Amino acid sequence: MADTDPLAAERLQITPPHRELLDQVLDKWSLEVLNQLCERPSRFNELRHAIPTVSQKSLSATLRRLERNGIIVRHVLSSRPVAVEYRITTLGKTLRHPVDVLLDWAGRHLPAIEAARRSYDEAG
Amino acid sequence: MADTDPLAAERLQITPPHRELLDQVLDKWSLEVLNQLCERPSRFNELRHAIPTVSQKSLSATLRRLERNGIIVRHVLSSRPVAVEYRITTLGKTLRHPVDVLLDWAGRHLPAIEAARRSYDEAG
DNA sequence: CCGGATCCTTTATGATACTG
DNA sequence: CAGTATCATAAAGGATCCGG
Repeated sequence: MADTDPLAAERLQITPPHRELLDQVLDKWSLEVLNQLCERPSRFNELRHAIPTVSQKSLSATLRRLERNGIIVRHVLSSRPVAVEYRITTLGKTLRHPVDVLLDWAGRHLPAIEAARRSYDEAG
Repeated sequence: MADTDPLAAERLQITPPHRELLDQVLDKWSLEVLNQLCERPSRFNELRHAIPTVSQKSLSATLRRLERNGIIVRHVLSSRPVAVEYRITTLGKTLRHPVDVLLDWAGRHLPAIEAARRSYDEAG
C-alpha cells in the first residue's frame, strides 16, 4: 500500500500554481530552448540560430522566464565584447524526463491522431 | 543497443506537427476536461460545473478540438430534451500517463521553483 | 439542455529601431 | 554581441444574446 508510490492511480490535481508552472515551462519556445541547452550551453545568438523561427523578443522573454524559474542560468563572460552564455541547471535537467515522455507519446500517437482529424474533417 | 528502446537518450525532436499536437492537447482547459472525463463521462453543463472558471465558449471550443483529435467522443443521447455526453477514448486514455508524469514533476519541484522565483525577484 | 454567433477586451507576437 | 523599447497587429478569451 505504499502511499509513497510515485504516480499512484489517484486523480490528477491541477492547482493554479501547477498550471502556471506548466505554462511557464512548456510553451513552444521554452521546449526549444531546453532542447538546445540540454545539448550544450549556448549564447544568445547561437540560440537564435538554432531556433530560426523565434523572434529576438520572444527569445529574450523566454530566457528571462526560464531563468526566473531556476530552469536555466545566465552566465556573463567578462570577455570583450560581452558574451553571455545560458546553461541548463540541475533543476532544469529534471524537466527532461517529463518532456521526453510527452514527446514519446506524441511521436507514438501522432499517426492515429492525424487519422482521427481526417475522419472528423471528412464527416463534416 | 536496443534501437527499440523507449526514450533512448537521443536528443528530443520537436517537429511542427508534434508541437501543434501538444498545443491542442495540453492547454489549460484540455487538461481540466481530461481530468474530469478520466473519472467519468460527463455532460456539457456537468463539465462547466466541474470547471467553474471556464466560459462556455472556451469549453465548447476545447471539446470540439479534443473530439477532432480523437481524444474524446461526443455521444448524443436521444432523450428528451437532448442530452450530450462526452467520454474519453482509448486514445485519450494514453494521454494520462504523460500528463501524470508532468504533474508529478510539477508537484515535486514547485517548491524549489517558487524559491528560485523569490530569489530572482529579490535580486532585481 | 446544448451550444453557435457576435461583440468587445485583453494578451501574445512580430517587425523595427536603438543602446551599453 | 546581447539585448530593451516602441509600435502595430493578430489571436485568445469572456460576456451576452439567441436558436435547435
